[in-house]
Amino acid sequence: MKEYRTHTCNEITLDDVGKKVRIAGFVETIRDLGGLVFLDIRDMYGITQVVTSAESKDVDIISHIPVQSVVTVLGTVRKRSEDTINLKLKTGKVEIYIEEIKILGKRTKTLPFEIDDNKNVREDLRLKYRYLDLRSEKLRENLKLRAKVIQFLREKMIEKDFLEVQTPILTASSPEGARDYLVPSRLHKGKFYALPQAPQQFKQLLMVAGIDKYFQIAPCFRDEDARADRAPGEFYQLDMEMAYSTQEDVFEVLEPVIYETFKKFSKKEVVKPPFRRITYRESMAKYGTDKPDLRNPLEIVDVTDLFEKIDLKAFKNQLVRIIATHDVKDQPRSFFEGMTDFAIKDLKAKGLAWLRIMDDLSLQGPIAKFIPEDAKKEMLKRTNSKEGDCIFFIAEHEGIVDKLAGSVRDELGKRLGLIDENKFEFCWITDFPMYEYDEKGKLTFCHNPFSMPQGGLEALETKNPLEVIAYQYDLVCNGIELSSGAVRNHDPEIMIKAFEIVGYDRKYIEEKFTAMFTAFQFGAPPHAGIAPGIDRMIMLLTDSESIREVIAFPLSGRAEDLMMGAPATVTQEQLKELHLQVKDIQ
RNA sequence: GGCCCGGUAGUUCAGUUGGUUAGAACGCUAGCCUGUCACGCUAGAGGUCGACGGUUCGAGCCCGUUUCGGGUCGCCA
Repeated sequence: MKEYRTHTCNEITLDDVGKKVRIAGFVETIRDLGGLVFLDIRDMYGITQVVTSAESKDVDIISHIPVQSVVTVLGTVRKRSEDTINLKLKTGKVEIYIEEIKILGKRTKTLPFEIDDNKNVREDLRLKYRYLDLRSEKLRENLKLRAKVIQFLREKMIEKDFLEVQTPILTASSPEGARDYLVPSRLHKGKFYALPQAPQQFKQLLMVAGIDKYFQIAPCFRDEDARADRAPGEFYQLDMEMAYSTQEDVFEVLEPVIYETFKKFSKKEVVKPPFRRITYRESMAKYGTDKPDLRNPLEIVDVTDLFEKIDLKAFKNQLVRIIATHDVKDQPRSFFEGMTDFAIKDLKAKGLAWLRIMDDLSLQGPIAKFIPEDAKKEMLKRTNSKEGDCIFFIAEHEGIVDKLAGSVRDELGKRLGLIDENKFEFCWITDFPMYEYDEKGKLTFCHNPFSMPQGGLEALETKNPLEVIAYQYDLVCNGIELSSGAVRNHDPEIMIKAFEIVGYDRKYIEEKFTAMFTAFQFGAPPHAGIAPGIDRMIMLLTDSESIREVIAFPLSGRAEDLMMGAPATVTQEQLKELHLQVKDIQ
């Protein structure tokens, strides 16, 4: 007989009746009926009920084992009588009559929270005792699903002849993008490694090396603040890059991988490839965002032109957008007022006007009297509206209006219950602009300095920089950005020009991107790639509210490891070795 | 860094207009109970109301400061 267990807690069946078995696990619950005591023993795989009775000398000890202690139970498998079968358990037709129970790890401390799947406990407490939190079924299942998804993705990529390559974790700081995590060097005084924000440059160098198709389940590190769908510190991407490939080639490779993954690991409806393609411009205009939730049927319509001649103070010299919601005539007044409240309080909008379309197609609402007949007709036409519908107005200046309209669209979708929760709607957002102005009015790269401008060198030389479009694309699912990718710029001449436009010369590129710039001068295949976020995929698949639910040991919202106590101070000796001095610590 | 919300028992929360001894549920402890599986029943323990200061005869409640947590914006090539 094995010392700890002969079976797991999910595999004993009627076939084992009469056998002497040993199982091990956590004591989940104890039900003491007085002389008859049931224990649920749980391990990674399931739950088995064990039982003892007054005939056992240990019955009193057994009924007082602290729950969540670790035990091993030796006993005989018994069939349960018909009326005591538990259909909820795979092992519900049997139980083990305890011959011997040994406590392998006694719980001596009070549990900081109850371990169940009702996640109403403060998150910082759960994170501090993450190993206890992970004992819950939900998180355990999330980890299992994560493992399966990663295995599946890996198999799919290998099937498609991609080569998995590990790239360094200790590398050089890169001037573009997010804040780096820095690692001081001991051997090189005053110098630092950086953790990679993504294996971007390495994968491009692999292309130069002749590795046609590369992939990696890659850890990425960014020192930026967290969001519900953004883990602070570190996260994983299915990073990939393909030589001799266009944007379409990338879509063709990734679409079936994503589709099959979501199909296989979720019961929800998954929109079939080819996924819808929406240009950045169209997405901003119609949905007010570059990551639209297409489950929401509402669309934003521009009516600025109609209001140029209308004397309505709030709309004067503003861009005007409308969103038509259909069949809302039964909504109470509080719905409309609630939306206005939301716009003013949460969005800091100046207001949110609305008009109800009555049965005789007359308008009713705060601004109805300002709308002339022809403007009304045109609005109804553009939004395809009819009686019973309602039109919401967003009037703001450029730069804000799209975003605001997008938020109103989201909120309307939510409040009107227009979002189909049982669906995954994918789309590609394409044709991102190459350049934009930053908050100081300086021209910068909009997304990624390594992207190929559409039209190549000629476009850079002849077009207004703001008009230049990059081969840059995002994969979006249900309003979440799953992935960002691009056709890369592999031509040193075009690179120089691209950087020149934002005010950097050849020397800057040579210094900051030495390896890549040099490498491209040895002959680089054209290449393109993308990197879907694995945590986000699993978050979608598990319907999790927070990305932290799908990571074994996540950092807190403020990027702390509350369990291990990181970040932490280090000894003076360690600092000295690293040639560091910490100042102004209270 | 800005804005919003919150901190009351081990956990999740309630706490009226500022007024006697701060409550509930779950958990915990003890007892009863031989077919439970969210077992049931009875009893009990458990509180620096985040901290500091102020107003008041009197503060969990009002005011100020501070701290911690959550969300959001900035940020995230």
